[in-house]
Amino acid sequence: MKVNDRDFVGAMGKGLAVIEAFDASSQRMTLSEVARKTGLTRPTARRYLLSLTRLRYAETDGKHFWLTHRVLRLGHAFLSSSPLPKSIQPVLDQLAEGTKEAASLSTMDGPEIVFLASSVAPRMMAATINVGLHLPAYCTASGRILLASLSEAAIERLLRAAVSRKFTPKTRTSRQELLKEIRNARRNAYAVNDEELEIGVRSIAVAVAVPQLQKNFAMAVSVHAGRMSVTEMVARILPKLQSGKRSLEQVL
Amino acid sequence: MKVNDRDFVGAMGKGLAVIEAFDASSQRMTLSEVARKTGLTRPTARRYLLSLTRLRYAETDGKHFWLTHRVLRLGHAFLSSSPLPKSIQPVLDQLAEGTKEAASLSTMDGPEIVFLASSVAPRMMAATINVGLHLPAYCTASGRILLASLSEAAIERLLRAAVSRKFTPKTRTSRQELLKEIRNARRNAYAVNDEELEIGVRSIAVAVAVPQLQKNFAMAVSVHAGRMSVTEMVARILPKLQSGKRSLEQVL
DNA sequence: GTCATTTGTCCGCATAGCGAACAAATAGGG
DNA sequence: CCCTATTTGTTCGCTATGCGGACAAATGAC
Repeated sequence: MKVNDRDFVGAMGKGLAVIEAFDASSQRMTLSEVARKTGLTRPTARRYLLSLTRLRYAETDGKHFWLTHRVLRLGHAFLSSSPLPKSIQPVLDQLAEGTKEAASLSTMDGPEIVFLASSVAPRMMAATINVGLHLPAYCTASGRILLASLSEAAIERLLRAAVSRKFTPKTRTSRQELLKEIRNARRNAYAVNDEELEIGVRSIAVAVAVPQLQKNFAMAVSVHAGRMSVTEMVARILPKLQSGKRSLEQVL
Repeated sequence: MKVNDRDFVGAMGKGLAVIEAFDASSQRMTLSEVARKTGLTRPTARRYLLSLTRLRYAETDGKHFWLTHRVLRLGHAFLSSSPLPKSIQPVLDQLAEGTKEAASLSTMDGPEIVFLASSVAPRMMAATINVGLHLPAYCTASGRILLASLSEAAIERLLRAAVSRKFTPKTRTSRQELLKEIRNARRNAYAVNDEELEIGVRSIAVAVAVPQLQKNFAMAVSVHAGRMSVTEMVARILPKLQSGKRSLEQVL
């Protein structure tokens, strides 16, 4: 496959950036807001917004623009074309059912993790883990167990790439502390997150290697902090995660 | 807002079409396959695939291309920017828990329905309803209750637009039968689907109007056919759907 | 009401990306 | 196994596309 510099369509990246500009804090935006958020010029942002609107991926009232459910077709294209999310679902469901908590599968995407699948036991007032959600790796259990599988150099690079935001008073942000957490994770073969992302939520994660995809995944359970301590979480959840991991590696 | 024909970026539609070309039956494709499936010329398909690869939305082994989890960012942009999926989730969870079956929310997209949110009670070997999944309206309970809210002319048009495929021996496909089902749905304020999409799955749906969005939605529960008859489904599930509908309309 | 600032639109020009044409790879037939 | 037919992948000249500077309209400040 010979790839030439002329074989790139710049428009694609711009259009996708415009879609990604929308999030919980920017549900409806004027073209100027989109331009600012994406770094595009105003005329450019305008053209892309109008194009998305024409294609029914967005709607407008003449002033503000917002995404439509048609955008879901895109995510669905991945979910239905990728074998992993499908085979993992029963395992996560069982895990969620067995623990009465929220189970998820995620993987590394730059310095962040992405959720590929999740299952919540309906009893919890679920801190809904949305498929496609990106979170910083450094302050999540899943992120730490994924980082633990990388070389020291790669870890350094990714920790530096992420701005270490203090989401809660308990968030670890110093390079020292984070490296220690990651080394612990590597030694124990599990990682934890104790209310570092959100007060009231603790998580525990193990790694799942998928040789066919040459990629690592993290399987995690998030628990309501009021329901168990970190020690209890390790004692009660970890064995279930490990057996889930075994049944998953069986399937794959 | 003045919209000029020059304000459209053709590249956007092509790029998005390339992403949407991937699905369960086409997980990995050569550029020629993508060209055929999208109707683009081969050089064009190539440029878009290479661009997507460069942007990390796709990967390639030099011959085949496939999507990466990065495209989930797009769907997530909608899910996190749209208030509806978030406020509906607890209602669906409660419905799934109360019935021990699968609950979903969907809306009309052309002659199809799209799932915006879902919740499965982990006990069922869930016919996983993926968010973003599109199904023909004519052979789903949700689709029929949504069609029922339209004018006769609009219904005619949408039924004609959809190719009436016989998914199972029980699938209703004639215009006559379908119109009858839809009129029944309108009169009863609920619609059913009795193994017409998949043997072993029955569903029941009610409509939820959201005036702020000027749009109708369908809330449905799908049950394992072995667990209840259509009559039982109406008797046992419909009241729960109706109360879910009330609590949803409260929230909105 | 006037001016300053921000937001939205137009249009001439450069170039990005189109596809006809060519080349390489694969399949089929004797 | 070689030769041919067909399919798949790549190049490159030309032109339509889409860029952004410049202008206009709207909003806000005083």
